Amino acid sequence: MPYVMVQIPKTPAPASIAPRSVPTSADVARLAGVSRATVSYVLNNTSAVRISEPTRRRVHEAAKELGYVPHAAARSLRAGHSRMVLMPAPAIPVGPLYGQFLHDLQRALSRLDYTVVQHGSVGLRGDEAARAWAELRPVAVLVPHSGLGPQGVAVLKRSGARAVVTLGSDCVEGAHALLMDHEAVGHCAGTHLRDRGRRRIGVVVPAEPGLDSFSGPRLAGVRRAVHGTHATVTELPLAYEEESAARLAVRWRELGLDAVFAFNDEYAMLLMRALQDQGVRIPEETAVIGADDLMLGRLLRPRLSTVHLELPSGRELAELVDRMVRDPGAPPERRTVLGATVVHRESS
Amino acid sequence: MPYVMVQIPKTPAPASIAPRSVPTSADVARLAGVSRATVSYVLNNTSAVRISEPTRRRVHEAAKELGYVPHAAARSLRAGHSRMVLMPAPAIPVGPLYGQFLHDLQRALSRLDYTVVQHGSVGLRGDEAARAWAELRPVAVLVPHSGLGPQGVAVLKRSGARAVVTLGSDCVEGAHALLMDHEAVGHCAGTHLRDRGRRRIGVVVPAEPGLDSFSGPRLAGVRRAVHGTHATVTELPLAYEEESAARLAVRWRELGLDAVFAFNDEYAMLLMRALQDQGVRIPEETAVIGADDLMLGRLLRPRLSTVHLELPSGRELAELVDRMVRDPGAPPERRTVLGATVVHRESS
DNA sequence: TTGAAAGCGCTACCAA
DNA sequence: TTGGTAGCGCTTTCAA
Repeated sequence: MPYVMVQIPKTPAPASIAPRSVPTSADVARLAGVSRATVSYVLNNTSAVRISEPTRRRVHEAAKELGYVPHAAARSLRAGHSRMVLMPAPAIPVGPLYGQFLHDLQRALSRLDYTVVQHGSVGLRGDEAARAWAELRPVAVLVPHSGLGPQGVAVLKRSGARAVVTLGSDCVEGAHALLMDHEAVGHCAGTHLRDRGRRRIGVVVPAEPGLDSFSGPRLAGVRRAVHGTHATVTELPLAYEEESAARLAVRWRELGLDAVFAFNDEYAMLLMRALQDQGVRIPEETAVIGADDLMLGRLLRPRLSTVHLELPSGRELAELVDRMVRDPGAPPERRTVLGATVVHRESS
Repeated sequence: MPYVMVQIPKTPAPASIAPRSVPTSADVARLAGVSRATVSYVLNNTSAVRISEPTRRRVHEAAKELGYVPHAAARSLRAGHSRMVLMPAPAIPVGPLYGQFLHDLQRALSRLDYTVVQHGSVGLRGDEAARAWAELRPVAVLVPHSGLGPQGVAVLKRSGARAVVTLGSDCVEGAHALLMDHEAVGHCAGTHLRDRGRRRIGVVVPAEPGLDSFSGPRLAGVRRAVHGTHATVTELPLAYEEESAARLAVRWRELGLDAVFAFNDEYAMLLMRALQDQGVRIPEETAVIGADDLMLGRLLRPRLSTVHLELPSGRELAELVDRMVRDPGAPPERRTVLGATVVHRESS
């Protein structure tokens, strides 16, 4: 008797009356006249089990007819792990360089059968964000320029993340680190200016928040480049607005600088325009160098010297992440992945 | 006897021996000396149930000590729905304008207690992508500039998405549509040039793939603006490279154009530079207008005229999505959400 | 105020 | 070759 009860479908109405419920593998099984297990075997091509060709076909047809899509949450709950690689969505609009990098990385991870997801964790700071990410039980987490403390790393690992990787200027306890060495970018620019005989070097520091983790190391790099010489380094706060640049340009001659590293090509263009409007001759009076090697710089007159950044290839990085996931016991790895080379054009 | 077996923990070793397993609510319950139900009540502040203060504290302490983080998949599996809003991650690097919009939208949705996720579905086209998204059972899906057919919409809806919204130039059967009317952008630019007496108008069409869904409508808009006048419209393919621009500039005079709508400010800068290098006087010989109203344009000489785009506020759009989720039965809504106004500067 | 237990959709083990 | 079924972690009803 109780046996009979088990056979009664839980929903009193069949599909024809309740048309809009999400089809499950049980529905597919029912329609194909097989068990849920068989459905699972067929749809996942389980190699350990042989299913006859007619049955396979019936299952596939039933799945198609119902528009069946497996439920990722149920699957990973059962499996005990997911193939999700999580990254926080960038908080600030991202340039073409980094955008391309992200795109390649996603593509490469997809090829390795990971699902890449950017989590829009705006407004959550530090370990709150880590908790929100951990709820999704990603198998790996990639975090650009820290904002993640050792606590956060611990939360993620304890919740099953097999690899936590920071992309940024500094390392975090317990996480792998792909060091984007922006100090080297500044050093590169500073060395270039120094070698070309410049002695009073300005360094633009963006006033916009969120850029600190880049601007700080870049400034430090310039400082290191001129260390032990007679050259000086002057910090130049600058907001990304015409007025801010104009204010700086007006008092340019009294600053007495003969060179400036403008943080990146965009700030360089902003400043260069303001200086030119003030009649400052570039590069004679003041040498200007940017960074990022954007198309933009080639279009300026004089053509903008810049620091070309070499990000790691997406494929390379994806394989690294994959290796870390496969061997979660390995000690945290630190690897420098940002190449910086000067592209000398006309402005320096 | 079988009763006793049920009580035996499935893992023979207690936490001290198996240190690295992910803590569950059962672990919290055990440590706090309460049932899993109580843990759930406490951690979710279930208002229908009163839990004594000492118990609450014990549960919170246990959760903290274990570093417990709830399992989103299990939760939404049980609940039968998630609060996930899914968007495909942009395939092409996204400009500051759209980037800011995305950011605001994410923030606003977060405030409404949705989890926003960008799915890195590169390399999947059309309905494959829709299937991949559907596996995550998002409650809503926002898809920029189509790439999603009626099939895809159906898949998503059948898998439980309560709102499917396209942001783009055209509508898709069954989905809500936020029409980014790029035709109006072109119309705006075309009208401006026409009103300023220009009669032979060029329109830059980027050679880069992925921009078609913008460039097509923009071109059409210019055509409509001059319809019924004696003005002509000439399509100008242009790749985002100096050489391509130079090639176009060399044969500029033989094209005999007196104005150009350059797709956006970046292509405008590229072309303007090439034209100036050829000695073409702007705006006397040729008027140039861009679009997007980037900072960039203000820095050019002559200052670049442009079409300023007004995207909907993130908050507004988030509330719209929320309303659609709450009332999934409502008929598909079509709404135009892109304001376009000319900013007249010096180049036109 | 708290606990026992069912069940969300899926996969994998074992039995038939 | 196929089916029955336990159980992943969680919430929620019903009982105590």
